[in-house]
Amino acid sequence: MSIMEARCENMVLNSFDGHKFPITRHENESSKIDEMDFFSRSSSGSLKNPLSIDVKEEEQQDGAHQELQLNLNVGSSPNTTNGAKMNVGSPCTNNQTTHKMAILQAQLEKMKRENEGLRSMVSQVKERYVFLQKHIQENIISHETSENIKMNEVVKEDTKQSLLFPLEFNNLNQITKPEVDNNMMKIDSNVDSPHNKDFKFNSPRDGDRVAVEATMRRARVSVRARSEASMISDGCQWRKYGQKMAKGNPCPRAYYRCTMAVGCPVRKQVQRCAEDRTVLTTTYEGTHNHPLPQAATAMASTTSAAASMLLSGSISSSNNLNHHLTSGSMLSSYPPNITTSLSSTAPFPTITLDLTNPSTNQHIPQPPFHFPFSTNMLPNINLPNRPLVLGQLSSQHFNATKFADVQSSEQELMSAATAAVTADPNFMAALVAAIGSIIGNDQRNNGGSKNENDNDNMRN
DNA sequence: CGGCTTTGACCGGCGC
DNA sequence: GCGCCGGTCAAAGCCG
Repeated sequence: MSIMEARCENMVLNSFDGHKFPITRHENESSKIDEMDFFSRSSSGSLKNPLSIDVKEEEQQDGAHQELQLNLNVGSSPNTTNGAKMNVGSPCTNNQTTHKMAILQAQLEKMKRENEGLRSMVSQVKERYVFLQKHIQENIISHETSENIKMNEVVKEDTKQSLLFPLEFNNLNQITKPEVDNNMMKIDSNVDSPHNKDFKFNSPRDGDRVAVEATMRRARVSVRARSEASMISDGCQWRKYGQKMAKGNPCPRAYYRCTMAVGCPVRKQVQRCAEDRTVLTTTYEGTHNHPLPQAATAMASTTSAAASMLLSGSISSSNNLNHHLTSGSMLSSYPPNITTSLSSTAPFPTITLDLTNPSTNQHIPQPPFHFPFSTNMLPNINLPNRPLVLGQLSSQHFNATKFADVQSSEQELMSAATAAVTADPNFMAALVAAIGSIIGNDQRNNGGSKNENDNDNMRN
């Protein structure tokens, strides 16, 4: 019987810096430690007792019952030997006790090292996350600038075709123009609303821009999916604010606005297809101004990316579009034959992602419709033994089939890492995006990618 | 009682 | 200028 098999119903490790690592095990599974909370901080962590272990061990040896009670209080008790206090039941010998102490200390050292490794891992991931976020923002700013330059040229050439890069799609979770709720709309003209078409920017330097944006058209992303439900579940919270009968379609069109945050500008229209009532067309407009739940990030990033590409002019063909959309979005978990189309007849630039393609139906969950990423995907991540850096992630770290082969200690680390990751929604969102990107790259690599350079750019 | 849905009215864009 | 149409508002009603 090893030390870890000792009876330790609720063992708690208190590290030197106040971390508290509760260790529990499931019933009928005495040889496993199932949960090790390496990341949660104990508010009641005492500096006087930075590390303590209470272990009771029952051992049957040569017919004699032995009970070992170890009360290890490192650096706290004057009765400690090498920082440990022991109450060992007779007839356990001193040699046996010393031996068990040594094993215990070795285990503690091992846990400490693993703890340090994990914390270093998390800190590196977070640093990388911040770096990537900054990098994305910089790219978006430069992208917008170049788009504005391009637009000025377009406006000079043909003032009638003034298509400006809409502010809504500049960045996911980024507010780029004043957002107000319905009540504020009445008193604030800085709103892009049909009733406030003459909205003004605070800076007088924006006068030219206002003139151009007066004719600005907003981009939309339309998603076609088969669903019996009245609305596909995309992870966001919506409130219906209107319903109209649209021309040429006997099915009414419903209007929803996002209610996850006050003043969120995102709206969507839901309408059944006239030709096929099982097809639900959901049209999204705008970008959320609030953190999204994990279930919503895939959809939001996809629609945002699609709209950005649509408006930036980086999409020159449907194939190119498909490639872009399957590179780093929710669609990356689908085969790359999802059909997309651009509409020039719609009142706004609209991109349609058609998930009803018969060849892809087998991959699309049947109603109620859900998008691919969910929390139960994360435990299948095989954490590497070395520090994790998002930019270095590859598919081998996420091979679910290899997961069954990992050792129990790795599973314990997995549980701890999962707990830490799921604790931070922003971190989770970034991780999900990264995983989506990786899976997409992996699928294309397996299926034969046409544009490796683009993939490299995405990774960079 | 607060939040949501329903639904008729209203507004602005656009084509004729 | 007029009518059509898409989109939104807001009062009323519903629901948990």
